[in-house]
Amino acid sequence: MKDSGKARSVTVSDVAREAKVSKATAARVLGGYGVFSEKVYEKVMAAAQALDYRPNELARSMTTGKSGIIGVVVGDIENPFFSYAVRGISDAARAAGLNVILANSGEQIEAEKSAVRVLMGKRVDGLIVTPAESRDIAHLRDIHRSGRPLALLDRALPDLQVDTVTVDDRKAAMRATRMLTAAGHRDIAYVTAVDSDRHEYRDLEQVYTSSVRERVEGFLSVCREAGIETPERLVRLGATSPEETRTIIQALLSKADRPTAILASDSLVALEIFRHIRYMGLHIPRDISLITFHNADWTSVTSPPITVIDQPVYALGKMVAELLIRRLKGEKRPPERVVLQTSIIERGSVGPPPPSGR
Amino acid sequence: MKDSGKARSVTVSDVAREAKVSKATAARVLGGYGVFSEKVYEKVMAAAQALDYRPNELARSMTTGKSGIIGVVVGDIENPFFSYAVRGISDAARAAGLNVILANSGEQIEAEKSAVRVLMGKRVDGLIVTPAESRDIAHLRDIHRSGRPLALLDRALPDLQVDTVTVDDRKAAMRATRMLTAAGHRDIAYVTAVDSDRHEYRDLEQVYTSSVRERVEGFLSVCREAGIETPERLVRLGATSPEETRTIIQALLSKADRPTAILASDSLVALEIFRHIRYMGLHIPRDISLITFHNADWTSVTSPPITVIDQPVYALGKMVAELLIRRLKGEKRPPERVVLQTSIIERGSVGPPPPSGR
DNA sequence: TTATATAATGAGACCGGTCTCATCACGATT
DNA sequence: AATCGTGATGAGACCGGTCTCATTATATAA
Repeated sequence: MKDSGKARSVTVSDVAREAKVSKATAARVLGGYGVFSEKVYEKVMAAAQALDYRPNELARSMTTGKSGIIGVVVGDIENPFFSYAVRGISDAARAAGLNVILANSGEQIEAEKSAVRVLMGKRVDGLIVTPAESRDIAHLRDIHRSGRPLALLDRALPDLQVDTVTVDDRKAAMRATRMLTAAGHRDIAYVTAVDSDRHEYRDLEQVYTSSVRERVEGFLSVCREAGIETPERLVRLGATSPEETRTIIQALLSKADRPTAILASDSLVALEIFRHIRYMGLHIPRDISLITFHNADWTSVTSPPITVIDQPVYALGKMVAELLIRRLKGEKRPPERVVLQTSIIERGSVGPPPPSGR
Repeated sequence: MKDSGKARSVTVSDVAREAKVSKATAARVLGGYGVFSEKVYEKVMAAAQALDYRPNELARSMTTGKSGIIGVVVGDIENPFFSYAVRGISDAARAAGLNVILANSGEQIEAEKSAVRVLMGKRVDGLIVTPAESRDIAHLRDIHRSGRPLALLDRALPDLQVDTVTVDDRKAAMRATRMLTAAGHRDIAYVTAVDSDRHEYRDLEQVYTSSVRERVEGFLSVCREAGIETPERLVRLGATSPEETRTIIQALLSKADRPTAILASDSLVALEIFRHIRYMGLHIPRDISLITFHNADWTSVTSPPITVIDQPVYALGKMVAELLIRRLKGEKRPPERVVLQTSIIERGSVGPPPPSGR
């Protein structure tokens, strides 16, 4: 217990001195670069062992310019959608010997900017972002301009030519909506979590998130195709928290022309909707039908189980990470836009609308 | 488009040159330390603005020795228990101006060691770990010895005197078990996710995770107190994945003396159990009762909703982070061991055992 | 044997910040 | 007028690695 106190860390120089070689030589051995003889290798390694040398990755990063870290900015880790995706990213990163540093934007553009600034300051090798908005993307342009690879997860940015992995949101929304119109529904609500000042929907100009936009477009087009008039009257934005969602769903279900079916944009929204439907004493699918995006755990164990749009979330994360990693390994190629396919898992939450007049 | 290519970043020296002051002075202004005149401040800031200077946090970290990052090693982010806790940690970290770098151990001791090594190499300011084992903790001792604060989340290590935040696992297990014995159950299974070579339980020596150990102890003591013989015959370890859990639950439910109640150690385990019970056509709580640790989203929306042990997960994360942060801000005090209280949320999954003979 | 290529090593600059210390100017003190 | 204290600034070392380049030793070719 004599080496109490300081604990200043052992450096290359210390090892070099111990091994009686130059700092440069010791560095070569310890850093595993350049050439050196067998004999020197042995000596240096023995010294390193004896002194319990641990490389300072920070110093290493500073000279090389690479940190071995990829930065990830997501909307909210609490949302299982993102935690699965992050898992996919982490796995891909670990496989490539990289680490992940995670930041939450809370879907707030300012928080996103700040997170990006911090991560860039830390000289992450690349960034994966789920952009909260498509309007204000100067900070993302900067990343790209500074030469670090950027990849987009789940949401595309028309104006930004970078690797992007999304799902076929429009098609998914269309299929789900068609399933509902085919069952006879004419009053279908679409509830989504995009940040918005008001819950009512006016037009697409209001929506700054590509995935949401595509879904709304898909939803509306199928509705119109089925001859439903002003389907946008039942589109609701701003379900960003349980409280907001509750407010929305409450208003929606107490309307005179209450919708007979609801399409939810994620499992968190769907859970609140499910709760409220139950709370009102309504029965799924007899009184109201429900489909949600994201095959969350719980959707299969409710009564009835929920029909969902199954997004390959893990693959989404893994693929965007792999794209990014390949690029920062030096691969030169034009930006890729990968669109993964979704599927619908039919369970028990869709039925015909209740007899008219309710 | 003339500044194509390189994009070498702007440094303090560049700003200094532009502002016609010395590097030291520019550094003082940009770093916000030392003293400088109003006039110089203006000049430097203007130059920084013009050149679009962004500090290199890496270089800054190297000299100061602080990285502004706290490392977090958890078992599995996919488990909502951990993702909530991580959210608590992130929030506390951001409030203190720190970042979080996340690593998954997958509850594997070797992965945990590797993660710790990497994070230490990156010179994180402090670490929060959910130790996978209590036997092999040399790597954790090293952290502590190297002078960086370490804090433990959810699991205590008797031999390691560091800040630790856990929940009252023993008491929680006891209360849940008592609820089951009070309802008349005599054959109660406890299914937990600790890593183990075999699923059968022999003795406590087999369990290297404090939280699991406490729960098992609590469970067994209440069983014995209720006069149940060899309650350990229904303790099952190793439910570390859906597949493993399925194997365990399948074996358990097809036994001749099938348990009439099950206590699950986390929501992932409980979900598989719930599924299997339903798959076998059994009815909760008529045929079998179920209680689980962790008030996961889905537990309130099943039919029947599940009675759960509610752990203050977010607070757990937040508190352990705050403890760590206070310490790395220089606070001197003996290691603290905080034990947060749990509560039981009674819902509909507990009933009397089915008439004997089944 | 001498010239030349090649492998191994050492010296020291460098990355981009922080920080110590010396210097200088200027107003206050005696 | 000489001394002192103080605020502002500059020069340069330093953190712990990497990397370039020069030097030396050894092997191969002429």
